[in-house]
Amino acid sequence: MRYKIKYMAINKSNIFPEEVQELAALAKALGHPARIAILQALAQKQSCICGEIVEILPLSQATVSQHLKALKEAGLIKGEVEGVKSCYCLNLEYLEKMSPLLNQFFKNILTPGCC
Amino acid sequence: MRYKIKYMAINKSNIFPEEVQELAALAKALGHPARIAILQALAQKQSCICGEIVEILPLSQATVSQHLKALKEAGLIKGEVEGVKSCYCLNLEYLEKMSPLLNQFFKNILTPGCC
DNA sequence: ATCTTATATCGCAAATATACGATTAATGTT
DNA sequence: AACATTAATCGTATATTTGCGATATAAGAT
Repeated sequence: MRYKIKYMAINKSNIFPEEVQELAALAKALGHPARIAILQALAQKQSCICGEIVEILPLSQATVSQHLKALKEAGLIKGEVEGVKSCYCLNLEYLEKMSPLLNQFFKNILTPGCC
Repeated sequence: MRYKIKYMAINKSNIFPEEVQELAALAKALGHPARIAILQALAQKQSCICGEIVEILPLSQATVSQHLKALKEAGLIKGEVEGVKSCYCLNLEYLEKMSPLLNQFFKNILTPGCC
């Protein structure tokens, strides 16, 4: 009978370069159809809609709320309470900062030379 | 004593529009620093490197292999065996197709009008 | 004050992702 | 044939994500 030393599933994300982490975090937030759809919905409506999103998406209120939270925590959207309702809108500052960075990432990657 | 009917965590991703799913799938693949770093490494080296990636990344061989598999299955990279070694490179077709789509997504979202 | 409405959060189940050691498979080398 | 090297895969532990019902909270309406 012998012991097995057990490794643990430590999160190693934070040992990558800051800029790499930033891109990955953005991508992660975009990495679910519901969240893409939420961003599109927020952009389409002129005003910042709230629970209307729940009606648009084929998901429960609880689940939509969760996705909104994820988007908010990642910085893609902002949210504020307006009476009973809760009003979300795109975080333009963040998105306008990150969009070119992501684009630059692809540009850098797609320079001829590879393969 | 009464039963609780238990809902199951069905994956609802596939009921979103095709184009939304496509973007989300791309983003999901990019949603980890290791995978961003792998793509950058593949782009930097002229030739398609293989196990060199393992040396660059602060992760075990098994883990890197797993990330490579994820990138391959998502279509971002291609891989082929070359003797003992295994050689990966960017899937330029896919990336050159998706980069503008992602860019367009941001453009659509960032049209003035919201909030 | 009670009732309704809107949304966040809790608690749970299930699925997926992350990480690695150990092993396997397949090729190259001696 | 035996050994070394490379990389995929298996098995496992743990963490995170996805999803929803139920509940809590807080504001508005009656």
